[in-house]
Order: sequence, then structure tokens, then C-alpha cells
Amino acid sequence: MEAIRRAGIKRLYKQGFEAMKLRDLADDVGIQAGSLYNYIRQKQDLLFMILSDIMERLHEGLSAELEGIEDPVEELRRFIAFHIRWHTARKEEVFIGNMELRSLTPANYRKIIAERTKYEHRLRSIIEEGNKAGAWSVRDPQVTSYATIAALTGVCTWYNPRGRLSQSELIDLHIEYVFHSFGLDISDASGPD
Amino acid sequence: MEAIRRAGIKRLYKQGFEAMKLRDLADDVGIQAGSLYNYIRQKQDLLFMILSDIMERLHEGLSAELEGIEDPVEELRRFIAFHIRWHTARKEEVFIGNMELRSLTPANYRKIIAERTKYEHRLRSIIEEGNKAGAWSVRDPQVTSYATIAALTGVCTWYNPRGRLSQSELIDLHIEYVFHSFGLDISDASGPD
Amino acid sequence: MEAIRRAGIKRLYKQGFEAMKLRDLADDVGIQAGSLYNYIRQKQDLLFMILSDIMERLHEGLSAELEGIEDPVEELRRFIAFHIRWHTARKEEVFIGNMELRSLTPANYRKIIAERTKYEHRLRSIIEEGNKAGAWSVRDPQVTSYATIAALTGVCTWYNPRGRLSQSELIDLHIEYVFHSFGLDISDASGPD
Amino acid sequence: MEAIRRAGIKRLYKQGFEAMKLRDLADDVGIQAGSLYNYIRQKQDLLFMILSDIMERLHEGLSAELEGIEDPVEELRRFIAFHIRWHTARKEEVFIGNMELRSLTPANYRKIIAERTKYEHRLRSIIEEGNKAGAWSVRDPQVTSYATIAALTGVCTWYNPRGRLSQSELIDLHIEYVFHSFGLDISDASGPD
DNA sequence: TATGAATGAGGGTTCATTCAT
DNA sequence: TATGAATGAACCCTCATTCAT
Repeated sequence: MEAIRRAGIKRLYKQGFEAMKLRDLADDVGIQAGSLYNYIRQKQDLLFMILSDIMERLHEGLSAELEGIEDPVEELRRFIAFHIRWHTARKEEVFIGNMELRSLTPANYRKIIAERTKYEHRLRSIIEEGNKAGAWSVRDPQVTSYATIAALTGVCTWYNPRGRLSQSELIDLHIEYVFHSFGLDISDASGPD
Repeated sequence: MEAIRRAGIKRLYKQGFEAMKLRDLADDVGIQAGSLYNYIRQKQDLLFMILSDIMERLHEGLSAELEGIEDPVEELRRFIAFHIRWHTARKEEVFIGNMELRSLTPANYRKIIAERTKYEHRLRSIIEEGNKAGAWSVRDPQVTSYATIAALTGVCTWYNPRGRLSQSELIDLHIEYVFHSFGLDISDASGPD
Repeated sequence: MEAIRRAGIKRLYKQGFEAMKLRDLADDVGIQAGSLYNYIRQKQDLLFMILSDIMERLHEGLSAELEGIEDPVEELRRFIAFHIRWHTARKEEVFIGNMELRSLTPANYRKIIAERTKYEHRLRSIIEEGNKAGAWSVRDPQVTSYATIAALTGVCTWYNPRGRLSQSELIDLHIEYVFHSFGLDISDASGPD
Repeated sequence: MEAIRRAGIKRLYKQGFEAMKLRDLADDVGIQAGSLYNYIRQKQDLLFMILSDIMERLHEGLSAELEGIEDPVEELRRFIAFHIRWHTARKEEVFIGNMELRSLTPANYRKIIAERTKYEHRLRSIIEEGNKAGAWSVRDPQVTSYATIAALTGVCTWYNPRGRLSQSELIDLHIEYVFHSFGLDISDASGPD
């Protein structure tokens, strides 16, 4: 079952939901197409399961990262670091998470979007806290949260683990980028690690 | 033919390449499925034509926008404004321009990606000019250009023409966002218009 | 029109009736597919016209060859020579004449077969005359006429004008073959030419 | 699978490769068209399989017939008998074996033709052995083998099991025909059976 | 007489899904 | 839980034929 999920992610990434053939997926796992139906009831189910799972892990990861932090600046720094770390480590999942929403059943679509919105609200909350605490003064927290997430997520469209920049360099560059855009001096970002 | 292109864009946006049925497309245009083949030789051709066309218009639009401008700050400002204006006005095209690349034949894929890269290089060149001219000092022009384009392009995933913010407000917010991230004061951006 | 017939023969030979596309045929002639319908009413018509024409010319050719001859031996010799000469010179027509009968409409099929049978009867008549005249003694004129025509027609499945044997050598060999099979000495065949 | 082969032969005989519809074929077998693809990968495969199979059985049949025979006269007699017996018993296979070659893929075509040539060479070898052994003196073994095979194969274009002549009468007539054409007296052919 | 766009039936092939074993 | 043959709907694409120009 876990094998099916993993193979499903790979195929969804490479081919997309419509182009992915259950026969090929079964082949990847080493079973016959018919046998897949002992694990899923429909092709659609597989997509939803995979996407739900991705969202869930994303939430858990972020929660763990921010646990106990109260300073907005530090929260922002950690959000950026976590987002890039998680996204670059899971290029495939992120890609599917953005591309395959369209193939979801309306009901399933709503559920996944709700999760994604929840995640976006975490950054927005941080921005608003920072505004309140005087850490920065961002004019439009909603737009800024969208722009920031887009900028950070964009990384994984071109990130190459064996490329010019290491993951931590990438994180530094984006912390600088975002902090600047928030009107913060980069030195403010120097945290405990 | 133009009708086919327009209907194709709509269907690609709503359903994606694989899910789009040529019969439905023909229906949209008011002809029989077989008649489509007087205009295209394959389904794949339609996708490629549409994507090529989008890229071409994007290039032309940007060239017109930047024509005669020499000041990097002004160029950057115009790039941002143009990008948001163009992308929010063409949500559908932008969406398929990102999503349907995967459905391209390898040969066609390479051609489209080459065009996209050319576009990205325009911003990178602006950044590098600005570095040279002392307008700003951006540490990593490549990464910064990617992050910026991602942030700006992200707009059209949530932009709603009848939403809270007008297009020009959106542009202002993003100019501010990007200028800050470049370490520029927003007032520097005040151009002739 | 004559160009269409000639191109039709070529295409029928190479591809067969079902596989032959009217578009390609039109291309060969240098017109559009639609324009063909100024000359034929249906694809089937073309086939019938071509086959009728072939049969007609075959009959005419044989009649001219046998005109005025009364000696069965000489008639046989001339029949063989004519058949091989005509068939090797018209490989394509002969081939279609055998292969494409199946694609004819039942009504058309009957007409063509009637012509072919008439042709076969010419040889049978010669054989029977020879029996009567004591030129040879063939046990079963019908079977022998079939076997003989098959043997002769077979030539054009492998005949190559630039091959080892010239047309007249081929004719000599087959005259010998058939005369022997009729129990005739080959020297009997030496005619005026 | 065997049912598909048999139905395929029938349909190829009646309609030809291009005109044969897989849907009809499936109907003959009592399955859906799609189910055919559990047995073949392409329509072309079916044709090739059938033709290969025919050639293989033909070779096997002949080998069995000639096994242990060393006398060229007897070999010739048996070749004729076998060829007519096999061909009249398999009118349909013989027909498509000649007609549908054209519908083969070039690669497949070469393979089948190679088999056919091998078969023709068997007769040619017999003729050459007979020449060497002084059993007969045939001027051009190649041409004679072609003419002979054509004459014999022609039988099945008109042979009717309920017709005037029995199979064995037919064989006798053709043995006489061919033996004469080889310059042999028919009495030489009287073998053990 | 020629064009070329349109038709419409249908053909080969694919594939999610089912089900008896 | 696994198989693999069967289903059946549908999809892309083809092509003879029509017809307004």
C-alpha cells in the first residue's frame, strides 16, 4: 500500500493524473492492475489519498518547526527555512499538490483547498502578529503572504540538489529576500542556529 | 482557426490536455470533431501552437513595455507592472503555460522552455544592470529573478478582477514588495506615470 | 481522366483498393480530392472502370494475335506468347486484375468474372480443337487450360525486365513447358516467327 | 486464441486485411473488440501470426511428405500430390497467403517471403537433383519450378470439393501435366501408393 | 472544372473497472 | 490477496463524400 502511494507520487509527477495508467502503476509495484483494487476503490481515491497525506505532513512539519516560538521575526525565519527545506526535499509532492488539484472531484477539491488555505493562514498570522508587535509594518498581509509563499514555493521548480547552491545557502538568500521585502534588516534574522 | 485557439485555451484551462476531448472542443467551435483536422494535424499540435503563441505574445508585450527605457529602476518597475498586468489579464493562458508543459512532446517541450528561459533572462539582465549601475546590490541575480517572477506570477492564482484590490493597487503592492526585497526605497519607483 | 486511371492502377497495385486513399490519388494527379468527383462518382467506379478496361484490352489483344490463324498448334503457340508478353508488360494491371476482384460490388464482380471466363474459354477452345484435329490428346481440357493459364500468369509475379532472362527467352521456355505438358514435341512449335 | 486465428482466416479470406473490422472479428469469437487486445497487440500482429503459422505448417507438411524419399521422380510425384492436397484443403489459407502479403509491414513481409522462397527452393532442388540423376533434363530449373508451382497453386482458385473431379483425380491430372512438361512418361510416376 | 472546408460514420486502440478463479 | 481475461465506453484520428464558392 505504501509502495502504491510512492509509485503513485512518482507517476503523478511525471505524467499527471489523466495520463497516468493504472496498469503502469501496478507494474511499478509488481502486481497486476486488477490487484490494485484491493487497496483503492477508484483511481480518484488514490489521488485524494496522496494529496491529503501531503497536506497533513506539511501541517505537522510546520507545527513542529514553530512549536514554542513566540517571536514573530523568529517565526518568520523558521517559516521560510521550513518551507524551503520541506519543498525542496519534496519536489514531486509539491508539484502534484499544485498541479493535480484540477483532477480532483469537486468534493475532494474543497477538502484539499481548505487544508492549503489553513497553511497559508499560518504565514498571514505571523505577518499580522509582527505588525501588531511592531516587528515590521506590512501594508497588506494577505497579498504579502501570497507573494511570499509563491516566491518560496517557486524554488522547487528549479532547485537542483547538486546545483550551484546548497540548501542552506538557498534558505539564506530567501530569508534575505523576504526580510528585505518586509522592510527588515537581514541582521535581524540571525537566530540561534 | 482563431476560434479553435480560443476554445482550446478555455478547455485546457478547465480540464487539462489529457482530459480535454477533441469532440467537445469541436462542439465549442460549432464543427464536427473531424473538421478540426483541417486546422491541426494532431491534438499535440494544438497544445504546442497555443503555448508558442502565448510565449510569443508575452515577449512582444514585454519588449513594447521596455522599449527605450534605460534606467534599471524604471525597467524593474515596468517589468513588475507589465508582468502583473499581463498575467492577471490572462489567467487562463498563464495557467496552462505552467501546467501543460508536461503534456508536450519532448521536442516541443524544449522549444517552449527555451522561450520561457529567454523571458526570465530579461529580468535577470535588469537585475545585473542595476547591480552594475549601483541602483541596488542584489547578491544572487539568478535566484532573485526566480523568486521575483514566482512571487509575481503567483498573483494570478488568486487574483479576482472583482476582488478587494484593483489591478493597479496590486501592482503597487508588488512593486513595493519587490523593491524592498532589492533593498530599494519604494519612492525610487515613482516614474513618469 | 486518363491520368487518374494510370495513377489508380499504380496505387491499386501498391496498396490495394481498401488501402488506397482518394486523397493520395488526387495528389498523384495534382488535384484536390474533391475534384476527383468530376470524373468518377464513387471509389468503386474507379476500380470497376480500371478492371473493365483491362479485360477489354486483353480480349482485343488476343483477338488481334489469333486473327486468321487456324492451326491449333500455332494458335497455342501464339496464345502462350501473347499471354506472357501481355502479362509481363502489364504486371500491375494483371496483379490488380487478380487481387482486387474481391473489392468489387457483387454486380460488378459478376461482369468482370464473365469477361475473365470468356478469356479462359479461348484457350480451352484451342485445346479442344487440337484434340479434335489430332494435334494432341489432352485428357481434361478444362483442368489443363486452368493449369496452363496459372503457370503462364505466374510469370509476372517474379518477372523482372532487367533480370537474367529476356522476354523472348521466357516465352520460349514456357512454350516448351506447355508443349511438353500437352505431349507435343517442342519442334512442333517452330512457327513463322 | 485459436478461435481468433480461425475467425481471422475466415475474415481475411472474405474481406481482406484492410476491410476486416476487428469488431466483427471479435463478434465471431463472441467477445468484445477490446478483449482482442489480450491476445494481439495490433491488427497487423494478427495477420503476421496467421501467415507465419500457415508457412510453418506448409513446411512441416512437405517435410513429412518427403521424409526418407531419395528418388527425384518419386519426390516430384509426392511434391505435386502434397501441394495440391494441402492447397485444395486450405483454399482460404492459400488465398490470404498470396493476397495479404501486401498488407504486411515491410519487416514482416520480408520474413514471410523468406519462408515462401524456402518452399519454392524445395521444388527447385528436386528438379536439379533429377537433372543430375538423369531422371529428366529440365533446361531452366528456376523458371520451371515457378511455372509448376503456379500451375499447381492455381488449382485452388477454382477447385470445388463437390465438383466434377475428386481430389485424387485432380492430383493425377496434374502429375500427368507436370511430368509431361518435364519430358517424363506418366508411367514413371507410379509409386508405391 | 477546381477548391477546400465540412461532414459523419466508423475504425483501431486504450484503459478504468469488474469478477470468476 | 492476486490473477488475467473480459468489459464497454470513449477517444483520437481517418477518409469517402458533399457542396458552396
